Amino acid sequence: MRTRSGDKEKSIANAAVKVFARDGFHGAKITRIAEEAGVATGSVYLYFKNKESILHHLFSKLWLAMHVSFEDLLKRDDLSAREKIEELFDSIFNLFSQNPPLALLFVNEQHHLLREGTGDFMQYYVEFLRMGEQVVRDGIRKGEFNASVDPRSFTNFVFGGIRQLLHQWARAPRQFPLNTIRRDIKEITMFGLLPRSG
Amino acid sequence: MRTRSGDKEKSIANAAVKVFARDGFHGAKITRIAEEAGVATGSVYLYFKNKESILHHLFSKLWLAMHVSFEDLLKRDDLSAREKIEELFDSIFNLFSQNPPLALLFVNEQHHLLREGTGDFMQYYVEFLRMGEQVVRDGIRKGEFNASVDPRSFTNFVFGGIRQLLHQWARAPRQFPLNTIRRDIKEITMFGLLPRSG
DNA sequence: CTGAATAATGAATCAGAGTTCAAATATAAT
DNA sequence: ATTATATTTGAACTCTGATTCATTATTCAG
Repeated sequence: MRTRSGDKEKSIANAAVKVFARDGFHGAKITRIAEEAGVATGSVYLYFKNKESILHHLFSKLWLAMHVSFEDLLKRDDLSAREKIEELFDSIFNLFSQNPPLALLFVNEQHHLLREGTGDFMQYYVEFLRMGEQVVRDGIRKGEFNASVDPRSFTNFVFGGIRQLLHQWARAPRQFPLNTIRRDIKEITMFGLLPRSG
Repeated sequence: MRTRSGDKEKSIANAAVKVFARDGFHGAKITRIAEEAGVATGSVYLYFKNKESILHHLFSKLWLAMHVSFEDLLKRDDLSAREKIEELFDSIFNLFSQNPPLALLFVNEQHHLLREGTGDFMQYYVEFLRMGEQVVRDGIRKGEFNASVDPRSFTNFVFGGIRQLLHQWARAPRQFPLNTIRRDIKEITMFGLLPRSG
């Protein structure tokens, strides 16, 4: 016998995040990922079926985590609609705050997966958007939100906006501090561009 | 002598938009682009240096058009800050409204170009964001906009939001009609999620 | 009509990177 | 220690698709 030493799967996954983020999925070379992970090229194929399945694995993990924290938040009834939305924003940022390359991966390589339309994360992604919509809809019904806002458009718009700001942060954390971004997004989405009691 | 027949460069460029949009830059095959354009594979290389230069060409054209309409708008002094912002939004949508594949290209393949950081469009892109900031800043100075909004964060946020909604529209124009999106974005950015005189 | 000169073709070339696998190595049981 | 079994290695293999270029077709000048 011989037992698998260390946690090669995690090493490879972490290395892949870095390399995918830096070089993009297609620019990334398996040999480079292996090198970064401290294993031989062939070892990558003991833990993953192929290059694409590494990407799948990473996105599955990411969307699952997102899904879990969203579900937890939706259940809570101690929060106002506004608080709930703001917590949703924060929970996204929390996923990435310690890992800029993961944010770059998330922002830049998502479209590979949408193109095929398969995989668990696809389901999570759709449900994720639906959950956002639901919170907005509830807020409107309870009179806490502006009824002229379309929940679906709002959710998509905000999701896109968050991605763009995450991207800027990941490329230059000093120029775009995450806490500033968190604050700015809340101000923009809650109050909009026009002065408050105009 | 022999003169170049037809408008092969345009055919190739248009074909490339379609194929890049459908298959992604890396998934797109030169032979497929040639076929779609009705020319031989080798002919592509008479009009473009290589595959990447086709993408460059398309993005240059796109960003130049964007830049031109933005500059025109910035010059106008007959518009309020709010009108100016809303015109900026519309001018983006106008660029794509007749061409969903172009929108997909714009949304999905931009990151290839950001990665290298070269090319004219890079300059346009940076200036584009600066122009957006400027309009917001002016609006705040003139008291027409909410002074708590950070102009840079706002511009990035909105740019990302527009991209996401453009993407949804391009994938399913029936489910996301462009006119609805235009209206929704204005409502969201101007008034925000909270009721108007809360 | 004839022949330069250029445009267009598409099969052949070639490079690069994902994947495989025979050999080497490490571990655990006896 | 020895052996059996599983893990790891990395050079070699393969396949795909971008790019090239010898050949063919077309146009225009004289």
